Amino acid sequence: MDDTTKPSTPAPAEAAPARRTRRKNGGFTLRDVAKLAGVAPITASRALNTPNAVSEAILARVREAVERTGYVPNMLAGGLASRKSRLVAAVVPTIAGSVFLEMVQSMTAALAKSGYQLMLGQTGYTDSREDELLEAIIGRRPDGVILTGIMRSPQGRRRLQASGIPVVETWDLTPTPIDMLVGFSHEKIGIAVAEFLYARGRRHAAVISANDERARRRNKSFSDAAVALGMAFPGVTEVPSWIVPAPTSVGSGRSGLRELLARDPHIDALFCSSDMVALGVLTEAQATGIAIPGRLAVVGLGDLNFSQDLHPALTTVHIDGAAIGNTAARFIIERAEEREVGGGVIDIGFSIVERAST
Amino acid sequence: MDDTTKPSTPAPAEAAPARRTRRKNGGFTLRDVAKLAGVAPITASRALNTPNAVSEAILARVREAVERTGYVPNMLAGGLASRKSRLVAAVVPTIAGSVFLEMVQSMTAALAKSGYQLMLGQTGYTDSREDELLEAIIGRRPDGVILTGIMRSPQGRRRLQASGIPVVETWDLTPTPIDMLVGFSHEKIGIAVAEFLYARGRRHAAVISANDERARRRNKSFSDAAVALGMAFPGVTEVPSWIVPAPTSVGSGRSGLRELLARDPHIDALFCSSDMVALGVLTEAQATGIAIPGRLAVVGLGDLNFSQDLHPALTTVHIDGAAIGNTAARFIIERAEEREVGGGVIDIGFSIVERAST
DNA sequence: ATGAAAGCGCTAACAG
DNA sequence: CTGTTAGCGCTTTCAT
Repeated sequence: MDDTTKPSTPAPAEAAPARRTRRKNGGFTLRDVAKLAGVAPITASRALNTPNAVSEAILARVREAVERTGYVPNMLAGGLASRKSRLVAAVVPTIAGSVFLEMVQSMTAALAKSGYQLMLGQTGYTDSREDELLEAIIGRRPDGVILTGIMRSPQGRRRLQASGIPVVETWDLTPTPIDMLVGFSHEKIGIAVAEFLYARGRRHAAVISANDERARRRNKSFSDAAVALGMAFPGVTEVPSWIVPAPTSVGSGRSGLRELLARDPHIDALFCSSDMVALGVLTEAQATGIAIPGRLAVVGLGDLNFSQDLHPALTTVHIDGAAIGNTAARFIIERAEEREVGGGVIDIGFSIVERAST
Repeated sequence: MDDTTKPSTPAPAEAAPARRTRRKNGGFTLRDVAKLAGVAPITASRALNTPNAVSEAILARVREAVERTGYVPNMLAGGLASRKSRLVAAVVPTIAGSVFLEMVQSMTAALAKSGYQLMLGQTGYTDSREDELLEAIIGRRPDGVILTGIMRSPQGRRRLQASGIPVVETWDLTPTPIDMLVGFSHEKIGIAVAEFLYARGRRHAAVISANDERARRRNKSFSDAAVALGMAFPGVTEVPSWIVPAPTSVGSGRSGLRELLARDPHIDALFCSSDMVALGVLTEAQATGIAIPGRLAVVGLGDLNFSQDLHPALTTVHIDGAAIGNTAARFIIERAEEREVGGGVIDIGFSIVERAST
């Protein structure tokens, strides 16, 4: 093309050697903006990133140049140079189950507010995908990784630790977190629900639950506590349970209720591993004329949006997904801004919201 | 440590001048791997990206070096150099409503399978956030942007177009897409549902709906069709409607039913703008003894996971969110791999799934 | 099949 | 407050 359109670099004395050239993107770069504003690239960079470090006059000129060109900073380049990608990865088993929705939602929002973008990864409840996902994530050099649940695979733990990326594990507690942690005790939930039902006069507890690891621990402690309280037949060491594949569904709640009641008609209390399952139980009960809470008390988990509006309104274990998301996001951001290097292990707790279904 | 593990750069003859040094990340780079394998960095790069272009022997050595170092490629750097970030942005109003879940889920999965990562952005139904979100997204130089709905703001359209990033608009149709499109006609849905209800003998239709733009168009065509079919009182030009804020909820379905029935007890058919609302209607009906479908027919939208398992099972407009997600992902990937530059406008359609609620 | 050189677009470090 | 210089870690282009 012609060599006049684009002001060339300080004219070289010798004839320009046929230097290998690389096709440009076509888009404007910081250099273009700087040239337009009549400043050095770094000054334009400062005008955009640390406006206070730049004089009013220059600030205005740079801003105008940005306006006129429609320049959008290339954060890949910026991230490479500054080692801050402003990307945060979130790993969820799946978003289909609804339980993690609020967390993802609030995380996304909290991160966006501080200029971070969320990358979403799904493992699909099978740990096999977890490792390649981890590699894909680390390759993007995010400023933080937020895990749903704790990282069990030693390989995964090592990789994450070696990467030096701040990590927040969530939705569970462990004495040996990789790094930071925002969770709650599934064991305590099991016990609390058992005691809750016992206190309301229930004596034959059962469980419908997904088969993931956290649910198993919840069930175990629920069952143990229930048995200890005498909510099972003498000699029986375990409460009846119906295990369904994750993610849980309304359908599995319906079939679960049928199964359990067929197996043991005396059951008068049911702990469901999610509100979706509980909705299924409520539905099946209504369809088959089982009185709730009259004959059967139902407790869910998650306190999803709809739970308070069901009929009967669902008693459930409230987990503050939004708080988990916000806190995890805050932890990552604080690390990234180097305001705080400290720990960050929070038991966010839970509460049983008593409503009409018990 | 020992200084043999990390071969230093060819010992400079002169004493190293105190050159300004930039702290390194600490992690291994492709250079380290290449050095360990005894090849040039570009060869190591080829071994990892285009294994076929490299001899067996070298391939093995590079792989071993990767193994020993735990090297993870820096995709930010790679993206900067190659102009392929392998990042795809998805913009959703919110994931809380459940309606877009399946789409996001399948998108994430489809992208991951091809080595792409999803960045999630939420606008929150208020277009105000849309513009800054767009800037944040474009700044990351994604290989594609998937929009929920069509981009209405002319500013946004211009920005996207100027960026040159492949765009897929979804969940709607328009004669003037920015680029690619995977959607369906909301107008047709409205008409189809009206005719469906009419064919089943219903003569007094009403609507409970969110107030977003797509829902409004659906309602308009539903109402028009219903009026044309004589499903409204003579002289009335519009079917009764109850508008609730997005995202829709079970609670708003319950109150909506109460309101509408109080206003007009003759209503015998209800079109809900989401299955969540429909669940609310079913719940309220059950709580107050309104027979469904006896006295009232209910149609939802979305065919969420639970809809088939409700009691009565919910008749609803099935939207294949998974197909939308997969197709959109495929479109972007095809563009990125330069296999196809062609259009890509697909009407994915919808279907009414008849179940017990009508 | 392998390598050397030259950037991608930006910012950290060091001067003035 | 502004600029110069030297990379960040990778891949493109060109040469062998």
